Amino acid sequence: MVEYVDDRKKSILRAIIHEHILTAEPVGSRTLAKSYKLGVSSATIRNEMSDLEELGFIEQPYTSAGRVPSDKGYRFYVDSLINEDDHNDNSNFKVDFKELRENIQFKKQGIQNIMTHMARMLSQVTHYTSVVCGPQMQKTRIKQLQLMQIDNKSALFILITDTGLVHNKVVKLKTTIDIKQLSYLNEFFSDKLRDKELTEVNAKYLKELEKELVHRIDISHDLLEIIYNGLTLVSKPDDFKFYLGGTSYILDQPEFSDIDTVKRVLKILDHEEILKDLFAKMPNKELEVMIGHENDLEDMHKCSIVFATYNIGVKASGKIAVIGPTRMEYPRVMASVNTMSSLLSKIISELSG
Amino acid sequence: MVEYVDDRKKSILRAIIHEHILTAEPVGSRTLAKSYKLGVSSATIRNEMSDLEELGFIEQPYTSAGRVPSDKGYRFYVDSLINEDDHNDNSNFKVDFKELRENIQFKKQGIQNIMTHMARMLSQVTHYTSVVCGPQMQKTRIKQLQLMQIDNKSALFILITDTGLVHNKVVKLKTTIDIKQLSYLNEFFSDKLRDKELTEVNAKYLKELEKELVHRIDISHDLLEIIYNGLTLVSKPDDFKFYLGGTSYILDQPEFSDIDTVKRVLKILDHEEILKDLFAKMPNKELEVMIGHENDLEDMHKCSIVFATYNIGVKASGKIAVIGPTRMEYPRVMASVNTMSSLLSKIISELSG
DNA sequence: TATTAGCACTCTCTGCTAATGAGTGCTAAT
DNA sequence: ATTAGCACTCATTAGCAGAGAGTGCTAATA
Repeated sequence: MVEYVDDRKKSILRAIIHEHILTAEPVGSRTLAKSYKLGVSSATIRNEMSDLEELGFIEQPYTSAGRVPSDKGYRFYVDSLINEDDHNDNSNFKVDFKELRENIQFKKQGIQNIMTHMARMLSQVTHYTSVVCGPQMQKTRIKQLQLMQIDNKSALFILITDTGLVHNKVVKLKTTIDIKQLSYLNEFFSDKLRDKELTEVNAKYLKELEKELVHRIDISHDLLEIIYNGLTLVSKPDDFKFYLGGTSYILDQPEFSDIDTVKRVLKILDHEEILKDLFAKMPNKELEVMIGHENDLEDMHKCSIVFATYNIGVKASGKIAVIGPTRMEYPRVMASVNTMSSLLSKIISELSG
Repeated sequence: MVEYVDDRKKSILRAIIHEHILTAEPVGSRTLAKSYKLGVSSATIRNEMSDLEELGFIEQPYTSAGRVPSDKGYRFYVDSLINEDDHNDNSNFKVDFKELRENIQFKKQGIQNIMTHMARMLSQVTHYTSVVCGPQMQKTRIKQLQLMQIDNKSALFILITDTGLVHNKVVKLKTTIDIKQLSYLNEFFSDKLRDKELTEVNAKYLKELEKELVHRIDISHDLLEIIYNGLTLVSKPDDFKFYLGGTSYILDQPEFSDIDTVKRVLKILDHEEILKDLFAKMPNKELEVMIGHENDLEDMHKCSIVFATYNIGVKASGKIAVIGPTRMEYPRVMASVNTMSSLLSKIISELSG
């Protein structure tokens, strides 16, 4: 029984993985002996490979084929074999990095546009499909809240949170409203709601406000409902939007040359509910990799997901992810995702002031 | 030389198309004779098919295979053979129609969310990939324009157009600003810009405004730039956003079982620039079909596009489209696209008041 | 004792051939 | 004008042989 993974085994495993990432084919002992400077013969490699198979790091698609890294093998690679080697791969993408930054910051406005753009860039850089997940508010406070008159039966409801994000909604009122009423309401709400946490402003609290208002002004119920809806819309914990990029990159991967496998993955990307589940289960770590079977979705067992959490201060956070085959260029992708995530953090934070 | 398409030829062509839509296979004379009540033998059908081929309505993939409708055949079908038969197919989708409407109107806010939802519904209803294209402003006027203070170095710039759409952007100022200045500016801009067409407010006009302002207040240049950016962002004629739905539906189509064909189409959907070109070339008709080679994109020659134009009053318009194989269920899809487009018109118009 | 060369064995993949069958076009009969 | 019958075409499929890549085992070697 083999237990300890010595340096030679590590080198061989690393070589197998690199070769497999390159070719997408099972890799044999002869190829390794020829292409990698391992200093031993193919026979020795064969023996080592046999051990690595016993350890569960590699497997044979069928008797007497080459070996393919298993999920466990990739896991070991990501955890223990990466740091030592290439971190230099991301040099080539730092080039358009500055441009990207300017691009996003100046041309685009609004969080949706930034997210869309981000997803596109991430997939362009990694050549894999990417998913960017809109920020999820926690402990966000109301910074400002205002009603602005549009005409005498409608107003614009504006909500600014302390993360700097702005939400607005046009409000149709059943009764007419004049400027005096409006400015009264504005003062009233500003006074009552400013600096409150979004979650504090629940139905119950608004009921109370309504009681206070009801003798003074008659359109209160209408309005309070709007405000309530606005608030829940912003703070809803499980309501985040997804922005996809480079969906078609999956099709470039030879392991997804089977139309049915691709279909299953794309169906998942088409369904936000499923993505939501998937993202909900991810830990809030800065950078993390889910390899093959480590995610719960049957249809994604041939995929790995590299994801990172971005933050807007401590108030809100979201995730960005890259989805590719388990045979993924982990070092490069991890570097990219990491960089992009902190870039996104910065951009949004700056946007929020 | 055959020239006139008599009723029997029409019936046979229709039968061929229906059968082919059903099976995705070349259809032979025997099948037609058996499954459709044409009242003639397979030999006769063979002769007629020979004529239809000569007319260019159907073609043989190879000698002595069944016939497949050509683009020209589908075109003839869509133009002349549809009205007569099934318009009843859309009965099954009127069910979730009401629900859909409520869904969109009440739960969702903001034009982006409506569009996203719309695309999803459209693909769900048709079982094809759908593209919804954000509204494009024409002759839109400024209804209201306001700066709202956030803190002493930033303000929220709000622009409401007469289509009722609201745009906002957080503005960072280099110098501090107080309430007096702000309200002065608000009045100034409201006065100058209200009811102007977006396109009127160009760089030149703003230069003039700047001159007027410059003796009175010192932050003018900063602000004017912001305003200018905000305006161009809204009015830019070729800047519309796309919302995709049901991307994976393409993979359900047997003619896209070849991974390479699919890849080409998905690549197009991944690239907004290309979609933009495609949509720009569509006529502004209420409902229109582009069959196979009728679109300019080489890689989409196996696809048909059913699209409709929705309107927000006369001020703005946009398009929604369904993309599927040329072997598409035209009657059903056309009905769906049509309905959805007018629904969208209504929803947005109501939203705009 | 660890490594290596050599060899038999396994299993996929490729290319070939023959058989199958759906569908046509033509001809002759109705 | 329509139809039955028949010969012909051509994609598709199954079956089979040979090649090639890779392994595991054994015996020789340092």
